[in-house]
Amino acid sequence: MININKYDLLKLDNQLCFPIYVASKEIIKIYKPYLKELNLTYTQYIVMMVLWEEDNISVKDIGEKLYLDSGTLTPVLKKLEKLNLIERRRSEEDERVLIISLTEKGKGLKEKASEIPTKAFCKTGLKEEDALLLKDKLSELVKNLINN
Amino acid sequence: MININKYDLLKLDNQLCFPIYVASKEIIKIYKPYLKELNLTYTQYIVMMVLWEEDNISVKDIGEKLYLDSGTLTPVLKKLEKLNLIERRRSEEDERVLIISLTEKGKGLKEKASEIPTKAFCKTGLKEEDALLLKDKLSELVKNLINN
DNA sequence: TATAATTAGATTGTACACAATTTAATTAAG
DNA sequence: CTTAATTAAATTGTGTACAATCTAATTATA
Repeated sequence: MININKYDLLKLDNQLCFPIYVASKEIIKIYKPYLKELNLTYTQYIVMMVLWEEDNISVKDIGEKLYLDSGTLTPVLKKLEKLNLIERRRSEEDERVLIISLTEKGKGLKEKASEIPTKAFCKTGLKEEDALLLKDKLSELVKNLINN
Repeated sequence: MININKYDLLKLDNQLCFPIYVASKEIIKIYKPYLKELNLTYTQYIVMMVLWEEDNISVKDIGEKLYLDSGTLTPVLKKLEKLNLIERRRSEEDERVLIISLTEKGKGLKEKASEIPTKAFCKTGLKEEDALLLKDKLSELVKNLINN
């Protein structure tokens, strides 16, 4: 495609970042009604997903998996603790490390949550192959973005 | 691919939403150093992009283009006003409507901003065709998500 | 034409997201 | 062994995002 003038690339329609940004916000909205049934926000949900996969994990490790820092995680984890879904205790080997573990209530929530991915995916209106393509391309993009 | 158990879909690696969410945050980080030179945040930048394409536009119209509501836009626009990049005045035909227009300073910023898209795109490490594919698939996804 | 309904923004409250700084604990180096 | 450097979380401050509500203006309707 030929570029008419130097300002064309500034148009919203020619951006890659903007549709990613919008898609992120709008797909998270799809989750909201389902997450509301679990009394979780999306951020709280992905923290719980990490813990359902690997319990007794440090804040640092959660942050590395979710690309979030302690400034975001600390209040989210305190909220989840208040909801009795997790417990926070210092590691005995290294007092700097905070270990997060699921309570029985937190473990129990996994059952109800297991229905969410399918329900949410249906709402996207995507064919499975398109979703896989998108997922792979975006994961590749993230990898590029992280390595600067 | 065969699904081993009902919890597999809950794994972070099997999500579509999560890589979109991460990609959104990480690609916006790519813009940060460039936007910092203009003293703009990403949200302020996309508002300016709208105005560079169409000046003298209402808050409602900006919101429809950016998928943002007044709760988000009002403080952003007040900030841009304080930076002397835009002016806010009520429409004379309809006092409910707030018309946003660029100041000379705001118009002038377009020149410097015009270099950002290319610089940012280089950082993604994507081939142009992959970027176009991603953009189209994501725009389609957004369309699906909006129509519920 | 008076009242109801709608509309555009503003406001309030909650929850991230992240840069920058701080604190406490641990490890490394001289 | 002592000091310096590093590390893990927490804290602080700024800036979104958005639901819910409010206010004022406009339009529709009985």
